[in-house]
Amino acid sequence: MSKSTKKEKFFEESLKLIHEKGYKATTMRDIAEKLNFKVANVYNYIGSKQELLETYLFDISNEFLESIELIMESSYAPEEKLRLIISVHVQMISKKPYELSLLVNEWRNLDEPKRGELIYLKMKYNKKVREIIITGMEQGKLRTMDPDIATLSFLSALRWLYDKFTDKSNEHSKANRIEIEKQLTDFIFLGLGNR
Amino acid sequence: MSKSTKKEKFFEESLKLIHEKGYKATTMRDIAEKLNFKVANVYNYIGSKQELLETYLFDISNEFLESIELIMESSYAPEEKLRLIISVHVQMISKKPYELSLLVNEWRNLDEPKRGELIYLKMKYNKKVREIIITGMEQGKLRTMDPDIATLSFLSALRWLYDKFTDKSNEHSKANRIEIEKQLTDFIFLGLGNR
DNA sequence: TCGTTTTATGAACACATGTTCATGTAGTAT
DNA sequence: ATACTACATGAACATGTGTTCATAAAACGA
Repeated sequence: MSKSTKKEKFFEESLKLIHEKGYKATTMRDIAEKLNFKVANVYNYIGSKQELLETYLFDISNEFLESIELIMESSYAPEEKLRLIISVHVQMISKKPYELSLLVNEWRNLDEPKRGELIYLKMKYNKKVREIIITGMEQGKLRTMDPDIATLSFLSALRWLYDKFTDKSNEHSKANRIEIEKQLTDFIFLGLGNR
Repeated sequence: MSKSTKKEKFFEESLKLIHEKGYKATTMRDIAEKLNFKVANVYNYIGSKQELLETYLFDISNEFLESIELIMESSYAPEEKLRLIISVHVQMISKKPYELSLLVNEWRNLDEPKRGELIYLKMKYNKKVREIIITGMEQGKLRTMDPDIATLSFLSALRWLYDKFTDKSNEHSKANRIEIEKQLTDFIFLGLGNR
C-alpha cells in the first residue's frame, strides 16, 4: 500500500499547494505541514524547491508537445488539425489541470537557463499553431483575419480551461469533458454570433 | 518639473517591476535600486508592500468596473453591449496594460480581506457579462450555447491582450489599437470558421 | 532668511525561508 | 539477525526580506 504511494502523494499535494498559493508563496514548510511531517524530510523527496517546479513544468510540457507535434505532422486539413488540438487540450487539462495551471502561471519563476528553455518551447508551439491557421486561411477554409490575433485568440480560448477542472465546487464527469470540447470547438469556429 | 513627478515615477517603475518579476519576487530593495535610492526611502512613497499592490489592483478595478457598469445599465441591445465591452477592454488595456496584467496575475497575492473583496468584484463582473450573453441568446441575437463556456470564452479572448501592449518589441500606434478591436470583435462574433 | 515639506540615508531588528547534516526509526529482503 | 532502504526528526546556518527610526540634506514657499 505504501510502495511509491508516499512519493506520489508528495508530488500530488505539493502541486496542489503551489497551484493554490503560487510558487513563491509556497514554502517548504508549508509543504511539510500539509503532508504531516517536518521540513527536513521534504529533501528526501526532492533536491530543491526549484527542482520541484522544473519537474512539474517540463514533464507536462513534454507530454503536451508530443501530442501536439503528432497532430502538426499529420496529413489532416488545417481545420481538422485545430479541432484535434482543441481535443488534446481538453483531454490534457481534464487529466492534469494543476500541472497545466502551473505551466500558464508559474513558468516565470524558473531560474535561467530553464526559464529560457521553456519560453522557447512555448514560442515554438505558438508558431506551429500560427502556421496551421495561416494555411487554413490560404486554403479558404478559415476566415481571413490577422494571423497573430487569430492565433492568440485561439490559444487563449483554451487557456482558462483549467479553472473548470481545478474548481472544487465543480464535479466533472466524462460526459462533461466531451461536451466542453464541443462547446469550445463551436465557439472557436462559429463565434458567439447567430447567422 | 519635480512636483509630483517623483511620486508618479515611483508608482510607474514599481508597477513595471512587479509586472516583470511578479509581486512576491519583487523586493522593496529591487524597487529602490531601480529608482536609484535606498530601501528606507521607499516608505516615503508607500506605507507597505501590500498597500502598493492594493493600490494598483483596486484603482484599476474600480476604473474598469465604472465603465462596464455604464454599459450594463444602458439600453443597448445585448450584442451591442458586448461590442462596447470589447471596446472598453481594448482601450483600457492600451492605456494601462501593466495594471491590467497585475489584475490578471497578482490578485491572489492580496491578503485577506482585500483578496476576498477583489474576488467578489470579479465574480460580480463575470455574472453581468453572463446575463448579457444569456439575454442575447434568448433574443435570438446570439448563437445558443452553454452560457458559462460562452462567458468564459468571451472573457478569455480579451485577457491575453495586455501581452501585446507590454511587449517592448512591439510599437503600437493608435491605428493599431482600433484594428485590434475590430479583429477581436470579429473573432468573438464570427469565430475562425469561414461560412 | 526661516520654517516646512520632500527626499534621502545608515543602521538595525525581527522574522521567514531554503538548505544541510548528523542522527534515528520502521520496515523489508537476504 | 544483518544489512539495506525508505521515511523521519531536531538543530542549526546563511541569507533574504519587510519594516522602523532617528537623522540629515535639499527644495521650496513665505
